[in-house]
Amino acid sequence: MTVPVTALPERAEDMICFAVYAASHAMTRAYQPMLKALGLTYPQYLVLTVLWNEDTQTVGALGKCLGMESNTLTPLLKRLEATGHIRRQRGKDDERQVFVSLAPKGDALRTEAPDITRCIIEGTGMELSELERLVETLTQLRRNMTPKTGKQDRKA
Amino acid sequence: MTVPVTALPERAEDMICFAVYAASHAMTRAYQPMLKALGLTYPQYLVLTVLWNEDTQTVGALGKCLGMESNTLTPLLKRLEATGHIRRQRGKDDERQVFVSLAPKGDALRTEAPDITRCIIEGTGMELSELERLVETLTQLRRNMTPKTGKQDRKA
DNA sequence: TTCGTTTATATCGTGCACGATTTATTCGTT
DNA sequence: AACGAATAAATCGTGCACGATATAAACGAA
Repeated sequence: MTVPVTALPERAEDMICFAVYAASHAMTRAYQPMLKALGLTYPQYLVLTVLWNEDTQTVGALGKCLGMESNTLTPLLKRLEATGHIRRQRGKDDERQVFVSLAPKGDALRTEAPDITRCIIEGTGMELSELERLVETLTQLRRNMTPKTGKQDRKA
Repeated sequence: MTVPVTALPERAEDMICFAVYAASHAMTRAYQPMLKALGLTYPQYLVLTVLWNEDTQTVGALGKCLGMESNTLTPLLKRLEATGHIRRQRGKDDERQVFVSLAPKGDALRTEAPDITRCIIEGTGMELSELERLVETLTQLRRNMTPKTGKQDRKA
């Protein structure tokens, strides 16, 4: 009984999926009120966050960073473009790629980020050190669970 | 530089949202191949997991456990009913509630769970003790971030 | 009883996720 | 130059999430 939660499967091993799933949604919900005031969804905010860190990236690079693919990103980015937060333009060098960069409106929101972040940190009710540890563990988890696809998948 | 990840915001505090979000999706993807073989989606599997632990619950009870509401659960449960995994029936005592219970087909899948779980545990590449710690931290996180809504929200 | 309020699901519209496929461009050989 | 393979986005269909609203049953007082 190391994990006393209301009505979940008895075995702790069964619950890692639960725990991550529920925590993720709780997180999203916590962000929502603040993001709504900015006219952003949570995934849209994540995209902007990446761009604030490094502007002008291809759709593919964004996707790798966020763990999304073009089928998710393309419509999302079109909405962000429609609301004037970002710009999208085909590469001149390579016409296949599309470069995403911050429009003034998207760049301006950068100043809101610290407040939002602070608010979330407070909401977690946890020590910074514990949060850092959590982030590290989750990052490791993600890395381990991501198939890599590095060389040849398996197709022989 | 406590958290050396590819191209994410520099400050660790900015990344808790990222980490949870990405880990959650990585988790879902890890489950997918196995669940697909059973003809289930990840949220559907979660619902069954809850029912395996305690059969015959109302939609509301399921929702509280999973952090979902009827607008998400109702269609999902209808699909699970259509595929013969569960049964739904209005309460006789209180006609407003709907009781969800395992149909034979849904109950039978119970035997698959341990293998799936084991597979996921292995996929995490982490020690059981570390996983347990992670689950505890995430559960606490979820609890802290969930508004409670216990008594009077705040309405004047 | 009757009516207003609360409660339990259900419905609707929008926006992610994601597998599968498509389109268009680039690259590698010949 | 010509063509098949590889690559980058985009498109399509299905299934979650979730705010807002609707429907209907149960409850409580007058």
